[in-house]
Amino acid sequence: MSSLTIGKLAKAADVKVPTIRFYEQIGLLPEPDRTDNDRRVYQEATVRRLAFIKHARQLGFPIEAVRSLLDLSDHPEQTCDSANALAEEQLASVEHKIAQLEALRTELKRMVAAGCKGAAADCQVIESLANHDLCQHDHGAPEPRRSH
Amino acid sequence: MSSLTIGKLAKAADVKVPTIRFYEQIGLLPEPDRTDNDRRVYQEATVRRLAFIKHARQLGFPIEAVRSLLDLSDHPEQTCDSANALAEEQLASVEHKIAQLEALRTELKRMVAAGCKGAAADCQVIESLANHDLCQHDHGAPEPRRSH
DNA sequence: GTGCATCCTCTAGTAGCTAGAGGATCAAGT
DNA sequence: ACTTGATCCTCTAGCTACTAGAGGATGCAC
Repeated sequence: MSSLTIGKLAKAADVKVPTIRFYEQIGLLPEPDRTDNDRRVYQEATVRRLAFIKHARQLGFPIEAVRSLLDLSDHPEQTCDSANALAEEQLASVEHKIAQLEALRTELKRMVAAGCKGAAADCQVIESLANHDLCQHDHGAPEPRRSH
Repeated sequence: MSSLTIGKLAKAADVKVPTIRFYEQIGLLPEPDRTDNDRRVYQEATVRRLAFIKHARQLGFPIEAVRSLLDLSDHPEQTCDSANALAEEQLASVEHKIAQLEALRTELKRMVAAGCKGAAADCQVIESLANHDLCQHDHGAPEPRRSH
């Protein structure tokens, strides 16, 4: 039976080391055994658990949902109604976000297409921002934050 | 010339009061005059500035981009190249997010459709999370966080 | 005058990590 | 044996963009 350092585990599940410690801290991962020198020692099974978490997070499930899903995974005799509910909720959330972002895209495209050459005084981008009435569609508050 | 309390300004621009103080703190809004009792006093023009900020934020521009856009709006004699660049950048960011979310949607739909009636042991939602190989498409890390 | 709304400042909390300080220990190469 | 670099430890702070709350001082209407 092989055991892993935190670094190996991180590589095996393609997750950063501090993230593992963080998951332990919030109770998504159990506290592992330690060596004489306080280093964490993991079993192979933890790779699967961590991969499960990672996958759920990639799909956008919030941590608390992941916690519930893990709990179901740990107790397969329970009914999976809540897993279905969580998945449906997440799907609805994603579709909602897509709809919002598509409205934003429309608006941004219009701004970019109008463009302007020259002074900001005549800039349609600036003008669009100043004058919400120019918007063709409603665009509510999205989830900000750029990926860059 | 009418002047406004922070509460009136908040209502006029449909923004919460603490948000205004926050924008002042980070320098998006200038420090207003104060009454004898230290209460903020705003001019009508601030409503437009705040609406500009709100609109830009709704379109997903990060604060630092808003700062640049405001700066351009304040100095209309400058060229608006950077406004165009920011808008294009934001458009690209939005399109990127849409693409990611559509991949997630596909995956989640598959999970939900497979569903399951009964025990978590046979739940396709749980199984999908445990086994990434079941995914039909790549879905990278999205921007998580549920709206609700 | 009484009570509620609004204002003030300051601090902490939200989500989900990520980065860094400061220090100990391990593993490989010479 | 020694050195060097990688890895480990804990703890704290930072990121985004606000939001909520404590604790207290006014303002405004009846």
